[in-house]
Amino acid sequence: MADMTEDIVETTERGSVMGRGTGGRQKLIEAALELASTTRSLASLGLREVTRCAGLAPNAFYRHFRDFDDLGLAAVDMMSSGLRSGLRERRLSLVRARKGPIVSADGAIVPSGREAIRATVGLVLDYVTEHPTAYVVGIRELNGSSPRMRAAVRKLLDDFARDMVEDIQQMLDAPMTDAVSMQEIGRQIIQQMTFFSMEYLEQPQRRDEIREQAERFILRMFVGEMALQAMTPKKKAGRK
Amino acid sequence: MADMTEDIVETTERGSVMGRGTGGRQKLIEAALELASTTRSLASLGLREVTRCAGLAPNAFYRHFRDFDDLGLAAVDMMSSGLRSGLRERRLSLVRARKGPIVSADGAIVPSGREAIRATVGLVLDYVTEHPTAYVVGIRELNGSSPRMRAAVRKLLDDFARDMVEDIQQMLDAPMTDAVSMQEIGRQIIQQMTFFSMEYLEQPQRRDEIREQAERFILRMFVGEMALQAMTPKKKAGRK
DNA sequence: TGTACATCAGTGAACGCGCGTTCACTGATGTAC
DNA sequence: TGTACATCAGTGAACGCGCGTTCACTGATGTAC
Repeated sequence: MADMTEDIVETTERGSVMGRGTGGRQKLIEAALELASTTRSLASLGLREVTRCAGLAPNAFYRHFRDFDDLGLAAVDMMSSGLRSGLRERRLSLVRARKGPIVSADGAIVPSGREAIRATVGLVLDYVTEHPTAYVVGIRELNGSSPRMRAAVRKLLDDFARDMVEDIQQMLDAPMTDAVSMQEIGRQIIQQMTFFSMEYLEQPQRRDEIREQAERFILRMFVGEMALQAMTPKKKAGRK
Repeated sequence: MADMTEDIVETTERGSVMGRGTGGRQKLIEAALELASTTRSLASLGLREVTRCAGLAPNAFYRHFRDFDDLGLAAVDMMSSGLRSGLRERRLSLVRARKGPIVSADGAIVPSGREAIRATVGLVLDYVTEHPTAYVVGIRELNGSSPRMRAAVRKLLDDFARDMVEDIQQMLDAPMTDAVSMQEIGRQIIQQMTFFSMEYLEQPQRRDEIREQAERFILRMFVGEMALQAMTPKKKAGRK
């Protein structure tokens, strides 16, 4: 682990066009994520512990961050831009590939709709397994001790949800339901995905089962919303 | 806060049939929950910090626990019996009060079914607000650092789900869907309730809205499952 | 092009403090005879 | 019923250690003239 960290760091330093400037900051964030994901929560890390893992003198910490909250927020910022655009990019290829309803007018599931859900779930879970450190720390801090941190992670999840809903809307010929409900459903799907993601990372032998559960969950949400719309059409006009 | 803790402790000591035996242990668990809920995760607490809050000498800790994991598990045990039976008890009065379908044969929501969901959600959220400390710590440790702790909290949530499903089945004339799916839905509802609960505690001014969101979520899950059953009846026989 | 200066990431030494843990002890309660 | 002993929660003093933080310093890079 220590070796790996040093390797990454050296690459970053040589590869970077800028001077030695951002090396230390990057190193500290990576060290903190590394330690937090394998050992504990960000709040329980020690300053000396992190700087040691990053290969710096203890007081170097103060060159880059005022305190640990500061480092945490910087880490979320880093994740935010990386994860969000990464996920979006992959999903765009999905959107381009297909266009059509998930559930037809009479309430039946269109096979290609089911396929789209399957592909989306796979995409998210694959992305999670490629960036386990960031995910684990993020999910942990979601209910963690620092209010600023929680707010930042929640905002990130909400952004994910917004992205997802936007992409779904583009895939559909006609809107499935009103915008407010769609946003609500999107948030709930993303929230549930945090549970699926953790299970997926922790129990590799159950991965197929978890994938299927996630797919069923999303299907249930969409079909349920459509059915609710069908039986109480007034509600749609009522809210908004 | 300190007063409250002392009050509880004194009551326990006087009320208990046993000698002074369990007083200290109880005090330590309560102090740890108190500190963890307002300040940080259990893992980041200090031994001296907890004993100080409990009004004991630092070394008294070792009389009751080997380490912090030990204390954490004991705390979950305590919550487990208390919360589970408390919730169950309240829900039983609901079950007794009504019996009937939530969604009728043609897929429409029975008004009294909607009312049952509303009552259940209210009951859970009320219970959460009455025991915020235990809930916050539990939810925090759900994705926390200690694997044993995570397992214990997850088991607790699964027990909640099992209880809930059992109660729902009793309220229904006929099973809504097969037992496996019902269990899956139950778990997902409980998981989603952790999010609703945290929001409910943190944002008192949005409580009505959160309540309604939770109700809609559950309704969507149930209606969605019924609709899925209706369009692919083979699935029911296929799984199990 | 060279020179002087500012900036900035990083260092080593030192500080006082609170930490987890140990030890031998106390005093109350429970138990055997 | 009394006596001797075991158990057990809790204490005070002491330990060595690692912690967060400060200080004055270095040496490389960027910038102005």
